[in-house]
Amino acid sequence: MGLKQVQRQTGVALWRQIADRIREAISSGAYDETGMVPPETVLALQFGVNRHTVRSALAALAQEGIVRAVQGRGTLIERKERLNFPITRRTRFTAGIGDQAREMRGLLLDEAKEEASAEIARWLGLKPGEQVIRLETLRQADKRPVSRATSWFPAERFAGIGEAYRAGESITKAFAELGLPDYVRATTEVTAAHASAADMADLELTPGAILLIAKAMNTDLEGVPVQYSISRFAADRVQFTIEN
Amino acid sequence: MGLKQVQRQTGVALWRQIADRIREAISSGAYDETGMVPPETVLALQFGVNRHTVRSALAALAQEGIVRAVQGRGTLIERKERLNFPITRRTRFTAGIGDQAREMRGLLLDEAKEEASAEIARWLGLKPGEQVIRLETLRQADKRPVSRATSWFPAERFAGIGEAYRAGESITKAFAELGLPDYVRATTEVTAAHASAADMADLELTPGAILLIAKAMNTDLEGVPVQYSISRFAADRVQFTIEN
DNA sequence: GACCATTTGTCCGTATGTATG
DNA sequence: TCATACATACGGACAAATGGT
Repeated sequence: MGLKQVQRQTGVALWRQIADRIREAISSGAYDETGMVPPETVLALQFGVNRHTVRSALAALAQEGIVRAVQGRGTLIERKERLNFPITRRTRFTAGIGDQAREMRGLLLDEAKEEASAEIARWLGLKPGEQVIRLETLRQADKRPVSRATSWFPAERFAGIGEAYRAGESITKAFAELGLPDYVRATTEVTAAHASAADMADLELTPGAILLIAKAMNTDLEGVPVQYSISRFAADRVQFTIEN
Repeated sequence: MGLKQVQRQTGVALWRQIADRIREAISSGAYDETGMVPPETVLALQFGVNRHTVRSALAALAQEGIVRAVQGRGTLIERKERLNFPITRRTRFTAGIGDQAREMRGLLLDEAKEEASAEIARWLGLKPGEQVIRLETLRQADKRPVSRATSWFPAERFAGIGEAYRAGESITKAFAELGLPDYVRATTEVTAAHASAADMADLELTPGAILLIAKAMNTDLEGVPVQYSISRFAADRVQFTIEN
């Protein structure tokens, strides 16, 4: 253990590689016994780098609010949660969290009526060019940003969904408000990618950060598509679970 | 579009950020019309950097075999596939690929008999310390590495599974060989993270590359756990699909 | 209080990598 | 290819804070 875990001259600074590994180790529970990160000198030895380089990594993690350094004592772990999102036929953002967070919120960032692109039309079972409503939303757990989603809805059937979402702060409540009491998740596609500059800002991420991307289609109980969405989750804050 | 897509002084070199974005643009089909990447000067303008910096990014992509620069013509796209893996109750690596690739192979890198850790024992329904067999495998599609997996099996029930896997090049065939004709996927946990140095080497990735990680548990038809595995997929080569 | 080992914080200088023009 | 500016990484030395004896 602890040999050549990081690589040089690859376009990714050593301190960033080390920060990513320590963040992973924290969220995987590697330091649960002490609640602290090992001393800088120990980490430097483990990663085969200078202590200064480790300090840069820890400074970045402190900036993210994950650790807090205390002179004379060590570097304490402040946060280590990773929210679990079950992906099932009844997937709901808020309910899925359950008791993992106290306060769940969905904020409406933007709303627009537009013509469906070929891809959106295909997913919603519309003809390209038909009107759809697009919602840009930000979801938070205990005031911490968790995901940025772009959702499309058939405009005719769900007129006013933006206002309903803003009021209820959830898709489920907005649907209910518009006369759709229940819906189901039909398909989900999962990929991963680097965060765009815009998503980095909204999700309070740093460059090099990873997104888990879920492209999802929901239907009503008759199987008619009601929503297509592309959700970008901060990968170090969540995991998906699929139960078969 | 095209403004401030990359950030400075973040521990990730601009040329690497740009290489990552172009790689994703290619695999998402953004340049399908021409089959080429835009000219270096155009990219430099789009990303707001010097042409030298774009050249560094394209050189890295050429090194990966994704693009090929031709003097006087431009930079041609050599490869852009993204394999789809359905995650269902009957998830199988080889069959899941279907017609997306011609040749599917599973290579056995290492085999070991060891005592189950607390986590492995929990997943396999064993007592910690009971014997398990661990297989390290590399899966390829058309000779291109797709995923690195670490799998654990109850040692008593599946003695000799390493040899069976080496011969059949698939878990399904190895199970059949050992008298288990059928099995089902019980749960799958999906996360994303940066690649370790070892996975980078096996999957022919570059630093900063992203892994889609699937922790999966398979059972026999009676619901008895037969396999727990942690598979790391090159995120820019695959996507997962969940059908509900 | 004094003393100690441990750990983080700060400063110096130097070499190399990254990015621009 | 050259020159320039800044970020990254290293090595060493010492200061400051903490928790113990």
